[in-house]
Amino acid sequence: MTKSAAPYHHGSLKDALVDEAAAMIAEGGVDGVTMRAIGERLGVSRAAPYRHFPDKTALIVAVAATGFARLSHRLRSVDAEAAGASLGRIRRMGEEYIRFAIENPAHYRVMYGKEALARREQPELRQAGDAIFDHLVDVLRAHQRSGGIKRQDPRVQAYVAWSAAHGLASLLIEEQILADVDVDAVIGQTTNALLNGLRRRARR
Amino acid sequence: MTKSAAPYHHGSLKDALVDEAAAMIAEGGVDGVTMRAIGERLGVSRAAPYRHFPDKTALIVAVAATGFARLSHRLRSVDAEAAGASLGRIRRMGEEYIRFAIENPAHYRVMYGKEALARREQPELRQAGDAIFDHLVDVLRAHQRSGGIKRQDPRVQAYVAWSAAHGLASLLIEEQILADVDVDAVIGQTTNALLNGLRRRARR
DNA sequence: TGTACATCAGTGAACGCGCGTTCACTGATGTAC
DNA sequence: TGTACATCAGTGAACGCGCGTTCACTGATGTAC
Repeated sequence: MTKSAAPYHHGSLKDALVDEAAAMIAEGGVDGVTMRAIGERLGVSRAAPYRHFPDKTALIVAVAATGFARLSHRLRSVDAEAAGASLGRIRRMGEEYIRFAIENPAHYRVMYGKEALARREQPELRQAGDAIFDHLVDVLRAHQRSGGIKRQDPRVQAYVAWSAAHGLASLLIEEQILADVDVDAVIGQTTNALLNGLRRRARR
Repeated sequence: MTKSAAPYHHGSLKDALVDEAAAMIAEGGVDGVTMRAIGERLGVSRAAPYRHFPDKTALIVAVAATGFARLSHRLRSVDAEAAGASLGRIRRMGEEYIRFAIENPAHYRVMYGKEALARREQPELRQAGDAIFDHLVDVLRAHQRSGGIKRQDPRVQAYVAWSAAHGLASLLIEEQILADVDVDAVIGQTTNALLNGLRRRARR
């Protein structure tokens, strides 16, 4: 009863909608998000969300876009800390990607996972995804020049690395990895395997 | 006009429903499968599918179960060819898993991918998935004894290997890997990376 | 071999539900003068 | 500082659609005798 009679204007409904949509995705996937329920959960009418998003797809796109922004920010932080071309930088990128997914499962799902929209049809998201991938390719190319990893189509290497990180992120998020297993060991070894696959001296 | 006036009884509607459901999943995901459309596509009434499956979930479960049976069969074939404990056997298993996914994308999706059902709630599917995973663990355990790979919790190793294969399979199926890239190279290197992560002498 | 009957695989019309979305509206806010 | 007015964020009721599913039914098939 401390709230002073809900104000007519919410104040920051747009942001609240994106957060709530993410929470609902985490609970029941994109199908678990209904435009009716989301308004009501925020103490607002069913029609209110339409003041901020033209339709449901736009709302989900906003969740994905928020996710891409966060992931991109985190990967840039790794660059800032570990600039240069040490292999540790690649390991850090892989770990950061996986940890982002664990910490933001709903966002990850709509970005890359089981609830992902047809990204091809959402220029905003396609661009964000491409930027992250291209950055990885650039990092790998730099490491080829300055040593450490095999000279080879860096896009192939990027896909190999992405596969390992994405696969583990997906299994963790979808809870296919049993709780009694040492998750940090799996993460560490996955990034190791990923590095071993890139390393110049790895046997073929 | 060669068909002699559609017979009242379809003859093998149950199998046809499972195949058609898989085709529809490939086109538009599980949401693209409607009980109304599937009957009509097979030249049968909307209600006919209910003679063979109690509800839509049961039909999708049947698609997944068919997929598990096929994958299991393929992996057993690898065992038959490459029995014993050579590392090549593990590589072959990884490749076979990935190729199964590429060749049966709809099945893969409902087994492990973006359209997967809550497997925990479908004992039939959980058991089939567990059997495949347990087999991988057994193979890894055998390779630890007879040399070749590191002595370590084989379940951790299984998850690492599964992550790489699942990640690549997912990216390929969801068409996130661009067509102008050498897919076989990516597959080959992913399985290599996976092996390097397991191999006894790999640096840590 | 013929017949009665149980059983099974189909039909086609209808029901009811939940959802996204729209509409005419009202209350709050910001701003030009 | 007050006032008129445009604009924006909300309301609440309703619409229409597509879907899963059910129901009473009919045609085909298999089998006991």
